[in-house]
This record gives sequence, structure tokens and C-alpha cells, in this order.
Amino acid sequence: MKVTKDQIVAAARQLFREKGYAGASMQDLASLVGLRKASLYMRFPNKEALVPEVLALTLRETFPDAQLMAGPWQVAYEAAIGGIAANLSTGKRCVGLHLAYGVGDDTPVAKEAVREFFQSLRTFLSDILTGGMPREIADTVAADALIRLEGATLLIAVFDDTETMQRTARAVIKDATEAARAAR
Amino acid sequence: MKVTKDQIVAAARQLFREKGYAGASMQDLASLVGLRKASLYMRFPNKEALVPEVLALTLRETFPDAQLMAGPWQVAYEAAIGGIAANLSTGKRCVGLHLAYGVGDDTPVAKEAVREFFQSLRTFLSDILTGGMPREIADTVAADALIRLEGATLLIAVFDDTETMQRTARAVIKDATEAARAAR
DNA sequence: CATAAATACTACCGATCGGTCGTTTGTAAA
DNA sequence: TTTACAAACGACCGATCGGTAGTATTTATG
Repeated sequence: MKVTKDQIVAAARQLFREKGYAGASMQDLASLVGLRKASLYMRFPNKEALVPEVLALTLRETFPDAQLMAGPWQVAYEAAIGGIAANLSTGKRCVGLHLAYGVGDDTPVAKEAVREFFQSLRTFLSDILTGGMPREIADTVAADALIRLEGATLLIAVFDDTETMQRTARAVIKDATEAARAAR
Repeated sequence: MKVTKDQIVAAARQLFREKGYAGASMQDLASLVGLRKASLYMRFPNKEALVPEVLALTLRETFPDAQLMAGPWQVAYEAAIGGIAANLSTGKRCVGLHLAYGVGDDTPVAKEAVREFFQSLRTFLSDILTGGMPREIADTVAADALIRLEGATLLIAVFDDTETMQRTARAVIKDATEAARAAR
């Protein structure tokens, strides 16, 4: 087993990120990992099965240690936002967003995986924020942070503008501290 | 000529919005407008040529009258943001964002059209904001507004959450007024 | 080294992709 | 009614799509 499953999933993520679900072909993936197309079906029953794996890997990488939530919420939140922003900046796009836009009702497994992915992101951020504000406010602050970071990938994709992502990361952190102060 | 060019472009926009550039086929488009695939090539030289037309139509629809910029900038800005938010809410997704993520270097005409589309949106918003703040600040406020509205489409696509879009529209308008007050 | 199980391979399937061909049809001017 | 032109058509092209069948090759185990 020269090529590991994680290598294939990581390559699939790159393709989904750059070309979307429909635009990325199994042949592309095979070439990228140095295998033949048929060999991919040893590890994955079909193309759609790649999506949950890709998103699970991304989630795992984005939050390397959930231990961070032990400390003060401000530190945890700053680390979480920074992690997401860094991930989006290095990848230049968000796989989740590309898949969210790209998968339809004909791929229900993929669609559900996308839901779970963003639901996880939301609740992860919201859980941190509850350390400094009531749940209801935390939910909206988390959602706002998420969509701003995701939206910032647009300017990276179109104008190669990475500055806005950094500014956005700082802005959402500031918003959180202000929301906490207002809720106190 | 029973089917007008604008009808085809509008149908193409719907397909690009829902399925992306790679996911939307000329056969889909033909079926949607009630023509045969070959007939589409009477009006458009190839698939890529649809992209500039789609984005131009969207831009035209988003800002029906540039006359709005004549009045006070707050009114114009609120109308502009409201127009964008309404457009994104009814379409459930942003064609521009889907295309920005979807088109690659193999379709340079489409890629350039996407650039121009978002550049137009940016400068349009920024131009309005210069009525109440210096250009430099207006640019960042406009960019921030744009990415927040675009990012809000994610929650519509994934969770069918239209509430966040409305909240975001109000938030970016408030941000603009505060930026103007701070710059005064 | 022999053997059995993974793993990767070649070759192929029907379907669909973007796009082109020559032909038929609708329509408006003469 | 004839003529002429654009619009729509059916049929087809090579390429690629996701996926499968059967075979060769590697790898771990005895």
C-alpha cells in the first residue's frame, strides 16, 4: 500500500477546492495520486463517498486539539478563528463552500455531509463563545463570523486579496469581545 | 425567433447558480428554454460565452437605476445593499460566487468576466460610500459589506437560513453609518 | 520458498460532454 | 406566390464521464 487513504482524500480535497464536485473527475484524482482510476474504487465505493471523508479531514485539521476550549474563551476563540482563517488563506478557497454550492439533491450523502460540516463549525464556535455570552447571542455571533470568513475567500479567489481575510479575522474577534462586554 | 437571447441568458444563470459552470450542461440549458442543443450555438459561439452575458444581466438587474446615486449617500447605500441582499435571497445563491469558485484558467474569458463583475460591485458600493467618508475607508467598508452578503448565501444554501442575510444587510448598513461618523 | 490476500492494473461499458454538420422549417419582403 | 434568409432541427463527432470485470502484481504470513 504505497498510497495511503489520507493521501487520496487530501488530493480529492484539493481537486474539489479548485474545480468543485462536478468539475473534479476521478481520472484527475487518479493522476494526482499516481494511481489508475480503477484503483480508487478499492478504497471508495464511488465519487460521492469522497465528500464526507474530505470534510471530515478538513474538520480534523482545522481544529487539531479540542483541548483549547479548556482555557479562557477569548484565547480559544482567537485560536479557532485564526485556524479557520489560516486554513482558508492557504487553500485560497473553502472546500466546504465549493461543495455546498456544488452538490445537489442527486448526491444526498454528500449534501448531508456538507450540512454536518458547517453545523460542526457553527456549534464549535458558538460553544466557545458561550463562555462569555448567552447561547442565543453566541449563535448569531458565531454565524456572523463564519459567513464573513467564508465570504472573504471570494476576494482571494477573484483578486488574490489575502489582506481582507486577515482584516476580517481581526474584526470578528473584536466583535466577539464587544458582544461579550455588551452582554455582561 | 420565439425564444429571446435574454431568456436563454436568464436560464443559463439559473443553471450556473444551481449547478455551477462545470455542472451545467448545454443540454440542460436547451431543455430549459425549450430548444435543441444545436440551436443554442446560433446565439452563442460556445459555453464560455454565456458567462459574461449572465454576469452582465445580473449586474443590470441588481442596480436597475444608477440614478439613485444622485440623492444622499445613505439612501443610495441602503438601496444598493438591499438590492444585493434581495437578489441573493431570491436566487438562494450567488451566480458570481459560484462562477468565481468554478471557472479556472482553462476558461480565461469567463474568469475575466467574473473579475469585472465583482470589481463593478466593489466600486459601485465604494463610490456611494465616498459621499460620507474618504475613499480609502470606503473601499474597505465596501469590501467588507460585499463579503458578508456573499458569505451569508452559504447559510441559505446549506441551512435554508434567510434570516442571517437580512441581519447581515442591516449590520453592514449600520457599519457604514458608524464609519462615516468616525471619519467625520 | 510457497501461498493467499490485498492492491493495482488493462480494458472496457453505456452515458453524456461540448460542439459541428447538412437539412428542414418558419417568416417576411418582392 | 415566389424568393431568400435566418432559425431550429436531427444526426453525428471525438473525448471524457463514473463505474465494472477480469487479470496481473505486490505484500504479508507460514
